[in-house]
Amino acid sequence: MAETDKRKRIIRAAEQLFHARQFHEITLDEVARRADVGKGTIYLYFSDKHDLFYQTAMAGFEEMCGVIRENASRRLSFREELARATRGVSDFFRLRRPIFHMIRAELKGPGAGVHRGAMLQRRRQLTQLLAAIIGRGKAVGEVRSALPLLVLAEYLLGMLRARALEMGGCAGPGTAGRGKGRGADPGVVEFFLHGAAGRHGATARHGTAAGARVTRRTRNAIGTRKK
Amino acid sequence: MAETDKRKRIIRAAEQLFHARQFHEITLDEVARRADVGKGTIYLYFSDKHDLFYQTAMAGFEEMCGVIRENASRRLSFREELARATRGVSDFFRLRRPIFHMIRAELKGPGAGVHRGAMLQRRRQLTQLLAAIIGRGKAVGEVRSALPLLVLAEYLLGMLRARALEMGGCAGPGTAGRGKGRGADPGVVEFFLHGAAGRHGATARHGTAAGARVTRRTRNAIGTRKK
Amino acid sequence: MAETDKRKRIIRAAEQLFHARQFHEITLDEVARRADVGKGTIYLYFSDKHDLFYQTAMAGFEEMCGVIRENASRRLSFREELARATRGVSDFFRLRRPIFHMIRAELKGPGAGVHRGAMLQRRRQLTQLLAAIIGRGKAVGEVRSALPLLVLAEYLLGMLRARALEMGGCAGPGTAGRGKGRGADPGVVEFFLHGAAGRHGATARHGTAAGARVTRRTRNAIGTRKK
Amino acid sequence: MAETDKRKRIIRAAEQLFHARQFHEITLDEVARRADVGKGTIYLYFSDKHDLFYQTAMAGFEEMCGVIRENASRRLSFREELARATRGVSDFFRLRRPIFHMIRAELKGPGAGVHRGAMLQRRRQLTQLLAAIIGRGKAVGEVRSALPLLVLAEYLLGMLRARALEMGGCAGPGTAGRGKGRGADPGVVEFFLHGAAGRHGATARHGTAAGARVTRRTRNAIGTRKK
DNA sequence: CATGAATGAGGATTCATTCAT
DNA sequence: TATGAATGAATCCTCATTCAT
Repeated sequence: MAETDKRKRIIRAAEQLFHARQFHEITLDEVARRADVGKGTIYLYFSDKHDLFYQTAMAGFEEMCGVIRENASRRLSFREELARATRGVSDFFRLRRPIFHMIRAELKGPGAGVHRGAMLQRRRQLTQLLAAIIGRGKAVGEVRSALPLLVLAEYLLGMLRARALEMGGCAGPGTAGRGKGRGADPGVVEFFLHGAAGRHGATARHGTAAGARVTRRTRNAIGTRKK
Repeated sequence: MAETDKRKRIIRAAEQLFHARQFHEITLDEVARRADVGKGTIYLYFSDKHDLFYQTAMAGFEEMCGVIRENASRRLSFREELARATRGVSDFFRLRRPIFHMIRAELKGPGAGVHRGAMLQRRRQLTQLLAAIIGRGKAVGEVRSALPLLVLAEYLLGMLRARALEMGGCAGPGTAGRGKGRGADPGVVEFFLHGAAGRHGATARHGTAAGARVTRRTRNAIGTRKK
Repeated sequence: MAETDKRKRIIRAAEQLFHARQFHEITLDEVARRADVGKGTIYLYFSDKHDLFYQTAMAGFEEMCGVIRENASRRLSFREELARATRGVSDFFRLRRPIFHMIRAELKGPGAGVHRGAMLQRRRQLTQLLAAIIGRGKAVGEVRSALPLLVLAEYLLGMLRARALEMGGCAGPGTAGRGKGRGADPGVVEFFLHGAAGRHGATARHGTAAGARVTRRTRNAIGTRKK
Repeated sequence: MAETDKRKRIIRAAEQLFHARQFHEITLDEVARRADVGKGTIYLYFSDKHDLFYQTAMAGFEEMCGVIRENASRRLSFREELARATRGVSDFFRLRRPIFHMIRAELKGPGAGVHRGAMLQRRRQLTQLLAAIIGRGKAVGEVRSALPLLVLAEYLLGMLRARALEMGGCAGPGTAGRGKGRGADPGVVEFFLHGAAGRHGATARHGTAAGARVTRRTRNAIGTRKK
């Protein structure tokens, strides 16, 4: 227990520090100080500075995938499942943003050679989790795009990433969605499903009516298209 | 001019090196060597290592915005303009990927304090360029989403980023689009406009027919929806 | 006894590790692991890392001196006693080589300050043991050099050291001597007694005949000498 | 020049420090301080701490071999050449003792992997230089031992090493030899040639008579031997 | 007695930056 | 202007030593 305790303290410290600075700008002295452990202690649990950040990233990532999987096990409607997964990812992007910077950074440097594979695999894991959900949407006819599921999943992730990181988590009016409030709003899901040509957003409600209207207008729009 | 030449050589070297490694993993020795310039020379044109990479990022960014603006000046249809902007951004993401990593990195570190403002402003510039294009789409009725234009622009950027960086520029089947092949495929634009619920992608061709089919199917799909 | 057992295990481990690496390149972790003892246990028997290696060296040294003394107590001919001592030292140099490196190292570093005196004394002990044997040779007329006995002893040690350490224990042809084979060959003794000008070595056998032949040839050689 | 100057200052500093302490006990900070250069400067001329000490050792070694070779080129009598080589080696062992400790140390650790080969080769070079001289002695009949030349050379080196290092350069009475006084005395050469059974040392004269007497006595001695 | 987790002083090494030429 | 040798602050990592169990 004591060991695990220190290990966790170190990981938490690393993650916290990663909020404000980058891998190379963080010293292990700082990590040790913030974790309130001796400098050498870090090397009892991690082989390396890289290893520390790698494991920190992995831990967070795994946690996020866990959240999504958890929801997948319950029998929810496609929409609901997609919304929850979306919210889960979004929360992670926002609250544990450093982890994703770590992952991105880790995938670059050559020092990541050892970890690179594992990291890519994890990322693919996430994509596949989302792809599976979208696949269900296809099965029930709510997703009709002929694009590969993985591509759709990547697009969704890209949007979530944009929402959480570029926009600082505020998607403008209409974000608040409904009750829960803390996570991703339905806007993303709606947009993901019906695109910019669909009518949704500030006034977004989901439901058959809205969906229907979207498509009708869409047809018109296409009709108007020149080239 | 000889000076400007060296300056450019240095910037190019920095950008190239940034392809494979991160800011802190690149030494000015390397930059100087690759630029075929004395190490001290760097300090004649840049006040700092940070400054060098900041200016490098800015130069690339500016170039990209230029491409988009250029197309904006010609009178093109909304679709065409969106497609071109999309392609421009996509090419940049792919071919000059390092620049975007640089920007992201630069926005983090504390050393960026001075530049931070300028960078954020540039980024906003890009978003606004895209937002303007999307705004035109709204004007002509092809965009109906109630989401703020800037949000839509961010979503689009997020998707492009995902396509270029996560998927290595290959969006899977359907990517090949038409002849040119090198840039963004219509898939993104189509997806951006009609979402996952629309039918497009692998079999996507643009033109009225394809569009019509998309919407028809979509309506059916909506009809089948349970909740 | 259990304690003494651990003490010995630790010493043995230290000696073994010293075969391949140097004092500073050996960690107490390794020693503990190899001795199958807890790291802290080392500090129950030794005050220090230096102390551990000092005591290890001493133990080996003492052992070697013991071998020589043992032979000294029996009444043997000068030649035989010299041969045995020589073999004893040689075996030690070869089989327990690390000990001698330890001693040498120990005599240098400043940390050895405390032990230095004791070590020098031990070394002198060995030299004196050999000097005593050589002294007997002088008494029986087999040694005629006017050089001090201690100097002769040092020369002999130097040669043995060279043989064991520099030449990896193989003195080239003539080494095989007789049956036992493992220890010092007569070559050294012969060389020690008659020098390079004497005929011995490859064809050396001990016994009167060989000896006689050696000297006969030697005489001739001297006759031929120019200057 | 300036470069070479710094390089030499660093090497000299390293060698000096090596007089009193061992490789691992010397910090590069010290070396830099004593050489009066910046710490980083060391890395301009040496790739490594190991490399620094390796090159330092090599430089000294090479210098010594140079001295011996120099004498070899002049046409000297065997005796004289042997005496000079002996003196050269002896001086080096005494005055630049650290170098030999460095070499020995270097030949042990696994870090020497790269240098090990080169060092062994150098050592062999020295041995062969001496072996060549002894070979000349054989040619002129002054050396009759059937031991391989390299073995004889090693023995000689062993004795010189013993004299210089163990005995602190004082071989007791008779050391002063002749005029020059500073280097090795003829005692070693005499002993090397005629062994302990020969009459030499304090009263050593070399010449036919002494040599002859030695061998005669030797024969007697052998006759007296028991076993 | 025995242990090994925890510690932090200490050292090799890197690299942005300066400055004499 | 242009250069690159020189510098030393800064950082990762090791390992002897301690001490709570």
